Amino acid sequence: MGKYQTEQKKVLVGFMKEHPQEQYTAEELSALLEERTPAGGQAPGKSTVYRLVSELSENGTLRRFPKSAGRGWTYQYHHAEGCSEHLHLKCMKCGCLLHLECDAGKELIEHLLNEHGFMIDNEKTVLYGLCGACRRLTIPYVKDKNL
Amino acid sequence: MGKYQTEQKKVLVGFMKEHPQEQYTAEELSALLEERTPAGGQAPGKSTVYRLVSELSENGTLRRFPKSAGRGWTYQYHHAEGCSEHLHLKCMKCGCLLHLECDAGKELIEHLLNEHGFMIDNEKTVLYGLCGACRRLTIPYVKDKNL
DNA sequence: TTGCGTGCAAAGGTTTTGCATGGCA
DNA sequence: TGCCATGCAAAACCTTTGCACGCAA
Repeated sequence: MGKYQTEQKKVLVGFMKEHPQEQYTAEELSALLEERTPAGGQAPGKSTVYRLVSELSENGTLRRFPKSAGRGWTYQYHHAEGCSEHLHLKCMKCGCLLHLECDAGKELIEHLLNEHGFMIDNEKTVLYGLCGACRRLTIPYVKDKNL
Repeated sequence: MGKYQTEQKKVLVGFMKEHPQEQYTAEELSALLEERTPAGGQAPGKSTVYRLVSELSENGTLRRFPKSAGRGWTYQYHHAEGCSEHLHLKCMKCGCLLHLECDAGKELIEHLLNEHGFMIDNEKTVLYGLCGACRRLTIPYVKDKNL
């Protein structure tokens, strides 16, 4: 698996690379590729999409997240380097993925290791919450409640 | 849902409470309750297990985690209080759940909010990695490789 | 007594798999 | 040319749902 560079794989990876902020389920991805691939292009079939997202998640091209509600997973293009060195923040509202490359993040990682003996896996760990932009949208409600 | 205190619910919650460090899928839980409930006890059927873990995860009695490999979810008893105030660490090997109630955790939470505008959701977030005990087991291998 | 919770079995949705064909190197 | 990847359809898998009955309050 993964030895050949097929047209279907190029189409899928190309699409994901063009939408690095978006996350899709295998099902959505299959449908999108089907409808968006220009005539003559070779959109992968559904089972191939499943096989590809699985392969690409393992080799690091994509990243897999549990769906915030319900069951299943979403996939997102994984473009950054050095991602095993820092923590990641994912907004539950807009889905954006932030790389926490500041000292505070590094300090926590070291603190966990030195003081708690816990070695964090940055590839697997995601901090969920609300990003600044999405949080601002909710502030009016908060204000009304005198909070 | 949740108005009556049925025998089946008591059995399920009782079992989970007795195994606060363990995590089970709905399927596993159903099988375990089936075989472990003493004769005369009322083990819930499979569909009831699904309904119960869903209800109990929503009201906070249980906590739901994405399975580390493959699809699906695992459930674990959620015994602590004030869990929305601190981060949690989960060992990917033994499955233990640690509550990070120290200052370093609090500082990161505040840092994220003040410097990055990101409001973390501590109920949803879990930091994955290896706990001290499990890490020690792997150290011999690390040493052999001169790391 | 009331109506919620349960169990069974069937339905539903998603993901995987077997096998023949087609394509990449 | 040889082997890998794909596509289709069927199978497998997991979870939810409909309905009639039993039990908690």
